[in-house]
Amino acid sequence: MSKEQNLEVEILKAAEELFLEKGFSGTSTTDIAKQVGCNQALVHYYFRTKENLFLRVFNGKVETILTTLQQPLLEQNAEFNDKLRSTIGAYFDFLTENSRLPFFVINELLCNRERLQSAYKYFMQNTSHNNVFGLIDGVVQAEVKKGTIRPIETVDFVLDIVSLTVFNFVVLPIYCDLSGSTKAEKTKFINSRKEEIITLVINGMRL
Amino acid sequence: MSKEQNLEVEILKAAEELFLEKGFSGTSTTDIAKQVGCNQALVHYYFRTKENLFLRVFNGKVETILTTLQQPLLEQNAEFNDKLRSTIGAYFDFLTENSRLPFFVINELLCNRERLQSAYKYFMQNTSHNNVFGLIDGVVQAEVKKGTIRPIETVDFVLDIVSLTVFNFVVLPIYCDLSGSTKAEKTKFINSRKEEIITLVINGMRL
DNA sequence: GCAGTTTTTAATAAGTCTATTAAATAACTC
DNA sequence: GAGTTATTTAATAGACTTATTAAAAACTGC
Repeated sequence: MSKEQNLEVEILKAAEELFLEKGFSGTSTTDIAKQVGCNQALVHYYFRTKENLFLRVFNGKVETILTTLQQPLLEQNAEFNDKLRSTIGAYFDFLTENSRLPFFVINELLCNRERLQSAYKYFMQNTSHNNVFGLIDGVVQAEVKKGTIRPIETVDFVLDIVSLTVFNFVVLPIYCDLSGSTKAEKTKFINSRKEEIITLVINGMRL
Repeated sequence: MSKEQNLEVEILKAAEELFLEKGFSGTSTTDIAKQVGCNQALVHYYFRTKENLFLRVFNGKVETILTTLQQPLLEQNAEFNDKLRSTIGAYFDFLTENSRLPFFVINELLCNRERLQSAYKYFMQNTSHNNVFGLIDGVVQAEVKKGTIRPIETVDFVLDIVSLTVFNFVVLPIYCDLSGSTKAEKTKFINSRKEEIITLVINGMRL
């Protein structure tokens, strides 16, 4: 055991790291124990099943995503274009710190339909996320009515931005591994993509 | 054995289907044999290892993607906006038929770094794809020079379009499973996304 | 029909995986 | 310090994995 912290927390963190990297079926409880430096049985002692442990990680991550999605668009009352600019900036910052996250979540949802259903139920019960979409919808349609941006469905608006931001971080590790980019080059690439996306979206939303 | 075709081909097809659905580590040679309705040893008889079989599927799929990527943008000499429109349309058509494909490829590249390297080497040797990017670059920068579109790096141009198109199909199965959409609603959603993306890109490329 | 080849089968080795067990150790409680 | 509880360990059951084997079955051309 590396640090004399709570072992349960250490296992959870190791699981988080490995699940994000290799996915559910690519990670074994033995791997997790090895990463922590403890006996494999302890993983089951604390979480009973691999599935339990996974769901703890998974649900937490979905929660993080949903929270991050709505926050920046709602928290300010600047001009819409500036709001847009800082929203995309915030998504980029979040994804820079959590680049594997969206891919991980989508992957596990796609590979396991029961998981998809159970995750859905879990979040329908959790009232705090019921209105994520409703809130964003209010902000966007207000702008449409004002004539600041062209008429657009809120679903499209969200999907456009999420597509453009998320996809970079999916491709990034592949691109970097192949080109052998330094961390500086990586940052440069991300920043240049951020500027491009802001331009594209602001331009593309004009009447 | 379902059909009296070549069993080798049947195994390859079953493998393709299962690998695309469940990924490499989520699919066993037993699963593949069960799908075909043959003995598990036959999978190894024809392909020796699971990895061999996987690479056959995988490399074929990457090849398909690269070919599809360049084709529509090069094949016509219409006005650029129309070219763009039909390029995005072609990507949508391809993805409608192969919705799991990009996700599958990215997933396997991310989960297995050696695979990433070997796939790269494989395509550097295959000269027919060396110039995919160069060709697109020619077309796009010619338009920039003509002043038809705003100045933009070709990488950004490609990434913008690929992000916007691919991401829909990643989200689509999740969205449909949850909302219980009919096939008609699915098609409607896809078509509406196509129109939105065309609008966004054409708008967003203006000077 | 028979020798030779290819295809298919069942059996199995050797390994991994999850999960449980009972025993050992450590940590608290009084 | 004895008793109780919590944590950690090694051992292992049982199921599944990939891959190989030797034998059986199905095709060859003659």
